[in-house]
Amino acid sequence: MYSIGDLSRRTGVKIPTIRYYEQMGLIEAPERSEGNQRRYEKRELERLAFIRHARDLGLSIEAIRDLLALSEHPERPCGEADRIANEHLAAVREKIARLRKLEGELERIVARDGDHKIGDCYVIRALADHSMCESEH
Amino acid sequence: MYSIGDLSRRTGVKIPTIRYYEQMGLIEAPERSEGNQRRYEKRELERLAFIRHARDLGLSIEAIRDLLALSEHPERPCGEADRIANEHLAAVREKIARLRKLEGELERIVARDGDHKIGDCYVIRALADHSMCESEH
DNA sequence: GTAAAATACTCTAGCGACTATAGATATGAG
DNA sequence: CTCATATCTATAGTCGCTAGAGTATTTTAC
Repeated sequence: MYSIGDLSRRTGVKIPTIRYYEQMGLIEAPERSEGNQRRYEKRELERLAFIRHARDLGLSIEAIRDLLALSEHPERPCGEADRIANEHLAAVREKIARLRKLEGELERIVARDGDHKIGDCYVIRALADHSMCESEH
Repeated sequence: MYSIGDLSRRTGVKIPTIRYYEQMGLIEAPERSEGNQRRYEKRELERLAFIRHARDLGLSIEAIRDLLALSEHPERPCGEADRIANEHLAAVREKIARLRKLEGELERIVARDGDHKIGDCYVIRALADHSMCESEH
């Protein structure tokens, strides 16, 4: 039996976050002690570790809910789980691509600034004038 | 004189977002028509374009407020604007680095899944067991 | 056995940067 | 003048937590 604090220490998920996941239906409401405190079994520990890992990988609460539901039906085909993971991978790749463009713009802006006055500041001018950009964004 | 809709069409910033920027103090409260509707000058159009551009580049409202304040004092040295741009560049680079790691993990997870049942699904198992990961995250 | 310290409880509000809705009013074209 | 479209304010919702207040319980030390 673990208290919410034990669970938090062992999974690295903060206490209010655990309660939040309960509210969101990612984990079931656990048993309570006589004094109304949450008491967890090992099962919940593993489930929470799964959630933590998936969140670290950037999956949404929604996606995690789906994956958890799937994992409770081991006899069904796993194409759906694949689909969720693949979709997420695509989203991550797109984010990277967009950030690389921004990186490029910012590099150009930063690179050429010397030691002069605002009125003549490349940072300010570059931000004000979109047409100075090299790529679309 | 532009209506808020004109401004929106010309800058690509949605109408409620323009009003939100006004609330946040990024743009001044404009004149009003007899019937209390917002009427903008060209100045506001340019300012909004600046804001839009900076947001696209991922700058926070806070940072943009700073830059706008700076741009209103052209006599001051521009080291401050430089600093903001540089800080932001560092943040973007860090974001990219983290996403690349996630991409790697997700690729590994997705790659090896064939056509089988949830009970034997790599996606699910990999998420449940952090030790299957190659790098820290 | 009791007091103090640590932990947990619920409830509410806040973050950032919007987005959506409802219900009322204004504007512009025909 | 009518009617469609545009705009107004105010409020609440989004996501995924996080923080705080005020109260209650559990654990530890003596």
